Amino acid sequence: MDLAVAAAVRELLAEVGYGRVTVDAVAARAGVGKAAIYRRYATKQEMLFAAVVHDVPAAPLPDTGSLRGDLTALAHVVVGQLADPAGASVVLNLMAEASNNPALVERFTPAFIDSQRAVITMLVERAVDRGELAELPDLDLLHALLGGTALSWLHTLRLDPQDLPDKLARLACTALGHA
Amino acid sequence: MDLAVAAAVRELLAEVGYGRVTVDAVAARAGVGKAAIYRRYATKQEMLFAAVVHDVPAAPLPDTGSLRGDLTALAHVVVGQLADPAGASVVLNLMAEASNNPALVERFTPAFIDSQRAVITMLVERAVDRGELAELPDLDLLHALLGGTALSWLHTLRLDPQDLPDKLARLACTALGHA
Amino acid sequence: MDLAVAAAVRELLAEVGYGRVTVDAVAARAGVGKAAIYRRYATKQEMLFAAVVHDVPAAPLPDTGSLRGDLTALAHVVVGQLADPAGASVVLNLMAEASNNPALVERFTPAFIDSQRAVITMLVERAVDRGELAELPDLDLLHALLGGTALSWLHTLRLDPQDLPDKLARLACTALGHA
Amino acid sequence: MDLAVAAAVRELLAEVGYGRVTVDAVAARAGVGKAAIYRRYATKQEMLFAAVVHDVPAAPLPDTGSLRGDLTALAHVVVGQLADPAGASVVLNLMAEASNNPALVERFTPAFIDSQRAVITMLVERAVDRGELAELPDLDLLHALLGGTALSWLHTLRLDPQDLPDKLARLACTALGHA
DNA sequence: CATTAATCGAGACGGTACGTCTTGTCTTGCA
DNA sequence: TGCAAGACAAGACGTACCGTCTCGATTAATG
Repeated sequence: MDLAVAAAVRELLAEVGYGRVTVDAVAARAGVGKAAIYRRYATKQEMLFAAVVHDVPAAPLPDTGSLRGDLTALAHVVVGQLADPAGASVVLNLMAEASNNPALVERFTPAFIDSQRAVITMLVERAVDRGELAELPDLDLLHALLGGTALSWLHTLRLDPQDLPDKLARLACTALGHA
Repeated sequence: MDLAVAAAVRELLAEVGYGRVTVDAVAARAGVGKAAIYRRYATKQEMLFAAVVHDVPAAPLPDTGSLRGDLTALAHVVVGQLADPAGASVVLNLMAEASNNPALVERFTPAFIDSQRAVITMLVERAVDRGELAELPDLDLLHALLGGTALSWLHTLRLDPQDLPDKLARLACTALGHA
Repeated sequence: MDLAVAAAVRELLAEVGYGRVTVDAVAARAGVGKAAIYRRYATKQEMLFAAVVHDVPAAPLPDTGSLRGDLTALAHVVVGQLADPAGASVVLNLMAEASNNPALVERFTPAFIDSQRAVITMLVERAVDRGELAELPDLDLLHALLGGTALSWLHTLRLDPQDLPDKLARLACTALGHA
Repeated sequence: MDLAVAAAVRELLAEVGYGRVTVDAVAARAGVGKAAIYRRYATKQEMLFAAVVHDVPAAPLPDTGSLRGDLTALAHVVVGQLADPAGASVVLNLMAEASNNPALVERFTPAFIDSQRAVITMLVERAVDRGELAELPDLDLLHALLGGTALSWLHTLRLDPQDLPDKLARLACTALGHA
């Protein structure tokens, strides 16, 4: 049931975009009554969130052997996710709604933020082990730098995603004081 | 009358939050007919944008005498704007809506993005003139770095804005290859 | 507008029956928003009532020259209205709802009951003038007798309406003590 | 368990009125699963009908020794049943629903109509035996007259039930051509 | 100064989605 | 096995809001 709903949500997001997704349409597509949806999710937003967030733990990053390589790989993933219009739209809309609805944040954080942070932590710890970094840097700042800069580049400035991953990786390296 | 509308918008944003602002409520609060609003703004979003953005070009950045000082001053302004819940909410919601409605971008870019970019350009040009920078860096990346990292820090990670401006300025300096 | 709604209601009553009439369907059929309907009528029932009651003042009864003739004519009208399934359904449903919702009664009475009563009053007054009746009988009882007996015959006992008008007229005459 | 359901129905009818009675509420109140209710009654209406009608055959009419006396006694019973708001509401609502759903009629007729008719038949047969009536009158018309006139008096015209039984008995006597 | 034209506040309108509710069926888990 | 508890699909309800529109009344500009 939850699976049918989540699938319907993702299909509709891809087909019509965040603003046009309708609870009725989701219910119809999933072959489900609206009541069943509202029994699980208090609002449309929670439903969207749950459907989108459920399959985040996508690709574990490989160890490329260097900090620069790892950062480039990570940047590709981040940019890839945010450059996809549907995914980005959901992220942006949920951020926007979270800015008014603190309750959403509680659910956002563990599923989204923490898993991202774990990846970043692992990545810099590997660099420390390799001796590429003298000490652990400010992880929050690195986290914000990677995600925020990509977001802004793609969706505020609306620039070309083409060589953004490389720029981002170089930027992060420089910021970490790494040659 | 634009003033009454803008005032009403800002009051309502503060009172009920972005998602609860209604064109009817704005019209009633401003003592204005809805038609008058739609004569000026094509959509609710444009109205909100205009009302919130109208006084952005308020503070022209002073020349502090050093790149680091200028960046710190700029970071304080950026963080100040984004840390305000109402303003940030509007920015986030407009970004979200823009992600589904490219037409919105056309209207917002000149007023918002271009004026920000002008400030950044001026700032680095001063640094080049001073000899602090050897050449003009990637302005887009710097732009995305400053706005995006602040946005992400404050509204994705929801961390403390306290020493963010200093962190941001240091980050930008390092990224520019400046001591 | 009200006319379009009333027409749509009557069409749908005829097509699908009272229980299947939907506010959405009425709105769609009338080319009208649901809000417009709910601006006029607090509930679906009020809308149905208004649509059905609006054209009651149909046929003024002719003077046939005798009490018996007048009563027969009236009985034909009454039976004719109640034998029509759609009309009867509305009357029955509104009676049923009125039995739980006294507010409906307030609106029912003037439009429906009083106009019926006026006809009956006129009819017996003519009979008194003619000398067919010695004095004014109990009008309420005559009213209840004509409407109620027809209703019960047709919709409780579900008998043939064929010679009901004549039976009714004879019954009423006898009850009035008229040869 | 039928008793618990019937009791719950009657309580709820008294508390909230026909329109607000819910199968879920009945089940909960009766401490019974909904499935158990639908195993016995095909629809909510049948359940209501069964619960309300179950104790109708309560009072067998006594032989008062005269047609007029018998009719008065019967009229008291009829008026008593219809004057009770809850009972009347159910009768009216079931009539209304039956007018759209002929299938309901099949179920209700034997239990309701036929038992009433048996009483009336017995009553006039006694009158014939006594010599008060020369021949058997139109039983259907008498049936419709008694029930319908009472219904209309109480629930269409909404008049006082006070002396209705006497009026009804006198009316029926006159209609039967009995002094 | 008078007349026309534009603009205003007010608010009804068509449309659309929301979240709630109820019905009658189907499932689960306890006795 | 049989029942209570309650999840489920379907679909109507009444509400809220958007963006368009019609209305008089008031103002502005013009002849």
